[in-house]
Amino acid sequence: MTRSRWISDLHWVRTGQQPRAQATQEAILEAAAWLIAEKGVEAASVADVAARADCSVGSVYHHFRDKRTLLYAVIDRMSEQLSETIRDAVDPTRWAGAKVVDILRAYLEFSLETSRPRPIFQEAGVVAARSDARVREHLAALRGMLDDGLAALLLARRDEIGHPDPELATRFVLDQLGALLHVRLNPLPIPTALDGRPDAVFIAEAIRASSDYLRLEGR
Amino acid sequence: MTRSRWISDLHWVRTGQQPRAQATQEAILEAAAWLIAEKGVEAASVADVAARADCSVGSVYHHFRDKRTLLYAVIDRMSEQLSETIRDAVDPTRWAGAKVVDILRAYLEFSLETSRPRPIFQEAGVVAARSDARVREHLAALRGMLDDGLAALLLARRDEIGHPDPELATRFVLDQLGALLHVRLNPLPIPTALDGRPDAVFIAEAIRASSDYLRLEGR
DNA sequence: ATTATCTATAGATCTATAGATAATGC
DNA sequence: ATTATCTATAGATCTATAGATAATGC
Repeated sequence: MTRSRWISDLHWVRTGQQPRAQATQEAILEAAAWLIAEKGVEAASVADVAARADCSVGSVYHHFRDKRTLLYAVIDRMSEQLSETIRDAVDPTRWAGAKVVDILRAYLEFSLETSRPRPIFQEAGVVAARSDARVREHLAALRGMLDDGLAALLLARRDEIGHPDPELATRFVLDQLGALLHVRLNPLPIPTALDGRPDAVFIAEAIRASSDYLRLEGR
Repeated sequence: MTRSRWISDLHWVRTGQQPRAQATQEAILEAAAWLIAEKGVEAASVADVAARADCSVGSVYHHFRDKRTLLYAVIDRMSEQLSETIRDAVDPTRWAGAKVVDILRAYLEFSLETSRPRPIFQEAGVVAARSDARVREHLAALRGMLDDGLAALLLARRDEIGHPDPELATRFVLDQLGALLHVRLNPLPIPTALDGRPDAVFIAEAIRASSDYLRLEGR
């Protein structure tokens, strides 16, 4: 048994010493991510993943203990990328001189741009979280990082906010934008009225709604 | 071959003449609905459904052509109930004398009350819609009924609305509330900040946000 | 006589492993 | 000598059907 990286006690991912091994591992993860997005976790078989990664089923199991571990690894990989991005985005020094609307606009634009080509996270996350508390906590922590970071940025500008309860209002606005983004990015079988409108209209109205609600000064 | 009801060319459901048969069919549908909600469509096996409905696997297949047909029947059953409710709710005569905020409040309260104990629809709908255009259209029509109905109610009160573009604003408000409800009712693995707050707070802030955005007179 | 139900099982996947073969690094 | 890959297959589900048995309605 070689050394391995432990996502949890039971779910190890082999750490390939050889560059070749790392490449296959990467290919497997990428293939799994896309297949999960396309067909759902359960419909994406290990054989499918192997075929798409251009390797054998045996190879997949050489690298990942079992199918669930592969799923965890996919989530792990994406959430690491995401967490880095978030940490970067909510850094206060980046936002010196910005107003509340600037922050909201950047949040919306950025979310639309980065998440659109990768609708994977949601599906994988929902399935994994359904049966595993650790994944739930992990994803909750990510969400918390984003929410807390944005809330701090907004509350640092509380003199702009006319709403009587700025703490509550800030949380609510973030929830509202989060919900709007979620629905826009993960189209339901039941499309919404605004689905057809361009991003620009969506963003404009979302910001207008937020600033009205927050009662931003000088609008 | 007995007479049957056709959901589509390939997916028939047997129409039981005997009361006993109708009872089993009902039990199967109910069992399927709950199991789908709990475990997801694919994880809920026909054997599971049969066990929960307290009948045999053979019986399930006596009533429903195949597993997919059963899924369609579950969706069909729920959407029929839903469509009746919607038709009733958006009837203009019910709302004589009501103001915009009354309508919005009723929409929110009603959605929270009725959907909370039945989180089935979403999961079943998403899976079925993924692979079947007819289901997509069907669900889209339902959504359209609700959206159009509510939009008509609001636009009939356009003198209350101060937003420069009432048509757009109406649609956007409905999207916004729909998204908020969706996220609140189908908790993501990533919980939102407002998930912990009571319904009353949620409703109050949602209405405040909507009326600010619409610029309802006399607030 | 017809309709509904059950039992038992064939056939199709799909996960995971064992064992053989090929490629790398020392 | 070790690490990575492949092929082939065992074992576990799960869908769907065939055929026997039980319950209903005329």
